[in-house]
Amino acid sequence: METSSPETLAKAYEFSEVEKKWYAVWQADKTFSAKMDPERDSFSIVIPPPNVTGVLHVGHALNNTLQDVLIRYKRMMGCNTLWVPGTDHAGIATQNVVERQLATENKSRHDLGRDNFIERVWQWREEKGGTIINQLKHLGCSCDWERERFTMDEGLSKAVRTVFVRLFKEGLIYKGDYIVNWCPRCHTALSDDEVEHEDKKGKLYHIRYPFADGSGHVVVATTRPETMLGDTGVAVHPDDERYAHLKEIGISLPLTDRTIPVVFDHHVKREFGTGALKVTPAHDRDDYEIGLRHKLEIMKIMDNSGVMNEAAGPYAGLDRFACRTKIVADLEAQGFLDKIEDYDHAVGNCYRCHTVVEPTTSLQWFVSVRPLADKAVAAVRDGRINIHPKTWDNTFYAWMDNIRDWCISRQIWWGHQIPAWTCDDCNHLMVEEVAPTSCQKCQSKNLSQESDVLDTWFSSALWPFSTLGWPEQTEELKFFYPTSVLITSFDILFFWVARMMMMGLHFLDEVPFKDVYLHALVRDKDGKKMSKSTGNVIDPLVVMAEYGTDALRYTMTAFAAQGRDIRLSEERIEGYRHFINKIWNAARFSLMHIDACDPAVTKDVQPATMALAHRWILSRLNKTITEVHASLAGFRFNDTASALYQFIWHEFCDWYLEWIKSDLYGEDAGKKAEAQTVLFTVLEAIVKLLHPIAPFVTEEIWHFLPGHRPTLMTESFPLANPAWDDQEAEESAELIKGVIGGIRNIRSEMQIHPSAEIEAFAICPDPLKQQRLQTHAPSIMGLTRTASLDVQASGTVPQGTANYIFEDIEIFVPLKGLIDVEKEIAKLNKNKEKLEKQAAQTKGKLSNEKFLSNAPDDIIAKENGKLDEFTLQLTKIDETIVRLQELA
RNA sequence: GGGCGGUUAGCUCAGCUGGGAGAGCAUCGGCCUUACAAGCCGAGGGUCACAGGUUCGAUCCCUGUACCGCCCACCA
Repeated sequence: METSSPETLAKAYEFSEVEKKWYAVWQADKTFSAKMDPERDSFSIVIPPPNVTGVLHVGHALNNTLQDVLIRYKRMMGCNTLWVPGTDHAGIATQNVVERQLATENKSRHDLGRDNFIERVWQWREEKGGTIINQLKHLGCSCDWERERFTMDEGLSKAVRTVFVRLFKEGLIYKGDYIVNWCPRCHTALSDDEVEHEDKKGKLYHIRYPFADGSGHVVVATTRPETMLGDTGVAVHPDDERYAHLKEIGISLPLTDRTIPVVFDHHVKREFGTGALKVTPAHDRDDYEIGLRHKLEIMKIMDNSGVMNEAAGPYAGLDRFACRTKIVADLEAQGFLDKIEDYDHAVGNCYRCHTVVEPTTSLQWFVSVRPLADKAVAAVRDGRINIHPKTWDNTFYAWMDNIRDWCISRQIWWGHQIPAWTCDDCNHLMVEEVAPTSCQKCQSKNLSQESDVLDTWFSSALWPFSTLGWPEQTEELKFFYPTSVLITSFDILFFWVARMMMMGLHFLDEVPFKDVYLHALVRDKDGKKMSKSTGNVIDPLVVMAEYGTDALRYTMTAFAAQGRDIRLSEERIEGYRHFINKIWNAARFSLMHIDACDPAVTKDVQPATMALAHRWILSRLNKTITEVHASLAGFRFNDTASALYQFIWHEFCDWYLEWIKSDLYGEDAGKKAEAQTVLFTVLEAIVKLLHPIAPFVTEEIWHFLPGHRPTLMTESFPLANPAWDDQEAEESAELIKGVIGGIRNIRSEMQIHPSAEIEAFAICPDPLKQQRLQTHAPSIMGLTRTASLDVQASGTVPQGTANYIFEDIEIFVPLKGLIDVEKEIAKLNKNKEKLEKQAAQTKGKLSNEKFLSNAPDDIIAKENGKLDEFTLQLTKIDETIVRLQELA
């Protein structure tokens, strides 16, 4: 198919068509499909399933790029790789979307009824649920799409039921009337971590509660005065002498005809306010617990929508906030209001709709998490699971220590309906995987299933094994579980990651993943969270369209430094687009010269006999390969990206390609063949090394390489070859690059036109260096447009030259015209100042006895070398200054 | 109230286990040198937040301070 000749490489990389073309080919050829070859290692990742309602945002882009980098790398390393894709049914979010859709038709879900509504959600999912999956494909993700799962699909639902029933029978799931976080808008309970606390400016109301015998009053403070209607007690500290006498008297609750008791509880802080606390067990978590301890009545005063109920007496029917206003007015009017203060405090909001959450008692299902959490903690402690970066360990432990039972029931329709049935006749509760047909106790056929559904996180907690077929003992499960690594954002460490650990350890007796890599949150360039309302969102889809997918992926990888938020800026993305284009052009140039190159020959590169440029680039390539492996193993993605960037642009392009041009364009067939061979070898290695980060441009280039096979995706990833390490070549190359830098500097400073030919001289006292320079003089001349280069061990500097000092080598270029003596002297003086400073510093160290006796020998030798060099350079500078002054 | 992270060039950030401060962008000067002007060559720019301590030696380790950010928490 690739009959194209190298000449057909366009002048600039056109990503759009290339991306479409190769993704389609990869999919058609099933190169993403997992294979279970027992001879090879497995490497598996389960995707953090995006919400089915989701649209790809920059966080997804980061998360999935990193996963794809690892998957592609491991695939090329010969592993059986599996990346399981899928989406989450996202209970509340999805229900909201469909309800909004219904609202446009002036309908509510109640108009449809439960079954029809759920039908409607599935229909929505059918039509719109594939959006984010297609966007992941656009991003180049090499997921095994044949194994795409959905948390509500049949297999996963079965896993959910199995887990629920087993936990129930083990006594780890229970149903009870407890205080929960209630969203009055979503009409559902929320788990603790679905509540977001936000600091708000509020008021602290101080209310006088009269003693029942009329002998006085106590002042209590509250931020929610309407809850006083549900007060069933006042609590004070047991050791608080101020209130000891109230034990027998009681409190007459304002605006009501009730008398409530005073209880004594250690929870009360004596120093806060007056040391008296109003207790509303039905609408406050602490109060609830105080109430339990003292057997106080639980009096609910609001309904599920946050509207006051009959228990609120005359206030019934008022919204909770309207009621607050009225209560305050009434208290004021009747003289019960002591004072109102401004008060900043945290208010809990529903994480979905941001409605203020109302703590309230309600009949809910809970998981006893303590025994499960202990297993997860143990796995992290003993290293069966490694969290990266490690700094999260402590946060993880702290959270797990304080974990409370997990409220798993939600009063919505979209989700896994709880597999529990109650007998309408005898009230017997049955929890079963398969719906029972009659009551196990009284044989009645009148059974009602629990109407609540499970928290979405309940099903995603099973994701690493439910997607592999559990509870069936599938081949996949045996082969790919535990998965290799989980890559996700730290903000769902507790929502999701911890719960996967608990469930995996409990049900499979094995960790769900060996490594957890937590990446940062992507923020805007000012460090603000991206949000649609502030308009600071960088849309990855727009970025891909404008800069190309590879540029986006490279940016994400380069930014993925551990332990820090990412501030994304468009300028950086643009920079990486330039890099992708640079690669393209380097390949374009290379392919103009290596089309005749026989790949069979190039497999066995023997650098030992080759010219310096080749030995040098191969040695540098080797170091780069080593760093790529090491950094990926340590999840240092940014280091991988920068090592490749540095090598490709600043070593391969800037130096190597320029260096070998003379051979490629020259007459010497031997030299030319050698250059072609190495150029091919390095270019091939580069496209392979880059492929995990930038899959599209590399695949495209690959297909222009001689002898290429069908896809780069399954080529073997480069390994370091110790035979290519060449210290001598690296030293020589550094020397030559330094001298070239010197000559170029003179050219630039003296404003010699780049095309003008010059002559150059060098005085180099070190015999080894001198020999190297003489050997490689042609290279230096070629790269600096110098007609001649004369290297001497010593000698006098002719008049009328500009000079430059590199290490112990003095380089000078005779100038035809006059040089600007003043300018030259100024430049030298500046240089001299710097050197003197450095020399003084080094001298100081070397005259310090303690340094000499304590520092390791190699450091001392290094300092001595430095001092020699500084001294020599200073001498030369002084000589030059004198010479210039004579000239003036 | 606890816990965590940050403070390095004008901007955005690297800097792994302590041994002469780096990148990208931006800036200045010179180049359309037949891979690339999305480029090439050269240059300038930093008391590594502050104060102590450990060490022969600290951007790096320890203590404290100041700002900035995040997370957790039942002071009504």
